[in-house]
Amino acid sequence: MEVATSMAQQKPTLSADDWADAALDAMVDGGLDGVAVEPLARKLGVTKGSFYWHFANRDALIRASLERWASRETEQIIARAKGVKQPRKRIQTVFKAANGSEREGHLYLALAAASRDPRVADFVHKVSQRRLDFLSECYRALGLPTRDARKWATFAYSTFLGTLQLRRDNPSALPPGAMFNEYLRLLIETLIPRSGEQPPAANEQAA
Amino acid sequence: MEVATSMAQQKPTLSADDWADAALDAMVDGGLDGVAVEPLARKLGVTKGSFYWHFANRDALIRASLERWASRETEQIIARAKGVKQPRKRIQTVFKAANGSEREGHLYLALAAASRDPRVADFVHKVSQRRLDFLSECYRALGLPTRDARKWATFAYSTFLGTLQLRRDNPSALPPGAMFNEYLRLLIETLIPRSGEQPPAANEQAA
DNA sequence: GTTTTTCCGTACTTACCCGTATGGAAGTCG
DNA sequence: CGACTTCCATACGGGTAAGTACGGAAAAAC
Repeated sequence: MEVATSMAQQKPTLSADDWADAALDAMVDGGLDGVAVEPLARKLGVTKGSFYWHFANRDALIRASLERWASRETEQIIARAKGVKQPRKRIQTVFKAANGSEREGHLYLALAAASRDPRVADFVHKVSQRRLDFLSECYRALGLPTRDARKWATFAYSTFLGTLQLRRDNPSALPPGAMFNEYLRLLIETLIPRSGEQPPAANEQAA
Repeated sequence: MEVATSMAQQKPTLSADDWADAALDAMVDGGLDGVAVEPLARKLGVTKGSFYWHFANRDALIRASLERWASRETEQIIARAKGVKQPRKRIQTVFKAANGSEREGHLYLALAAASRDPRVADFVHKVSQRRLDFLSECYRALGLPTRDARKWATFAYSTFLGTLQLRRDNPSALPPGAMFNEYLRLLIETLIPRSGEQPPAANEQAA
């Protein structure tokens, strides 16, 4: 049934994935160092004995968690890509969706912060590369030459990352409530260049 | 004379500031958890005995380091502000300078990642707020109304933060070598709106 | 029903770090 | 020269987490 997640959910037995998810939760507000076997066991309502049956050691848990994270993160992008045909709308969708999931954002930032660890670095690099490639493709579909598409994608992605960070470290700096959407519109308007149209309020895309 | 920094610099005696600087170094590639008394002592070529003479405990060291960091970081902005009169040039200067100091950027990211700690949170918030205020002022000097100036400042600062992160986590994604300046120009052109001129290749906005 | 297999608890060892206690060397001042 | 301050080393106790060894209960397999 997979009732799933967080509190002592009195499951009959735990699976390796349960441990991996718990580890990812721990990363959100403890970074990589936050992933400790004994505290996780306490949070799951068991002891270390359970853990060392599912995993060889802490390193294996970390790798499994990262694997799980990376695959989930890439699937998400593909899922969104299929939805929207218009490249302009597609970019907008990505942006708004990216600003929606609070937890995923925090998790990404936590992992990125642990990038000094070579294990983490590989996965973070892979995910961010995947996202950038996807964005580049969107911009290319918009009619930009490959070179420019890459630049705009990098630009947009950087802004996205920065907004994420500001949201975490200084939420009061972002426009509150309803004004945030207005702010988002400014970002979108600015980050999606027009090839040579009229900028009244509508949008169209070149082939 | 302050020959200073890094390796076992055979100084006659250590000062509290030496410990604070070492702590900041440790934060760059270990986060807040990287600040441990005994490892720091080893790196400085002494023992804990030294540390606990200069500081009451680890917490005092962390606070002192953060204090040192925050003051240095705000001074930097003020120093740059005085240099350039033209608001447009001023923003450009800030951007280029901000992309110059590798270590400071990594340090900021490391501290921001530790923002869950209330001690760190206060300082990070203060520094980022200070920067945003400064940027807002620049945009206001550019002729934008306060409200729009804040939005653009937030936008620009987000992009800056994101670029910083990309630089750390996925350097290959950023345009290499000479092309990076070209990329920076795109950022600057886009992030500094023109009140009513002819944009060379892009966009305009309503008041 | 008994034997595995699954899953977890308990106990122990090792290792690292914080904090304290205490003493000692080198300079300073009378 | 002797007392006193400055700065650091050494030694110890306490805490927490990584692994390991082993044992046990409960379900699954036979």
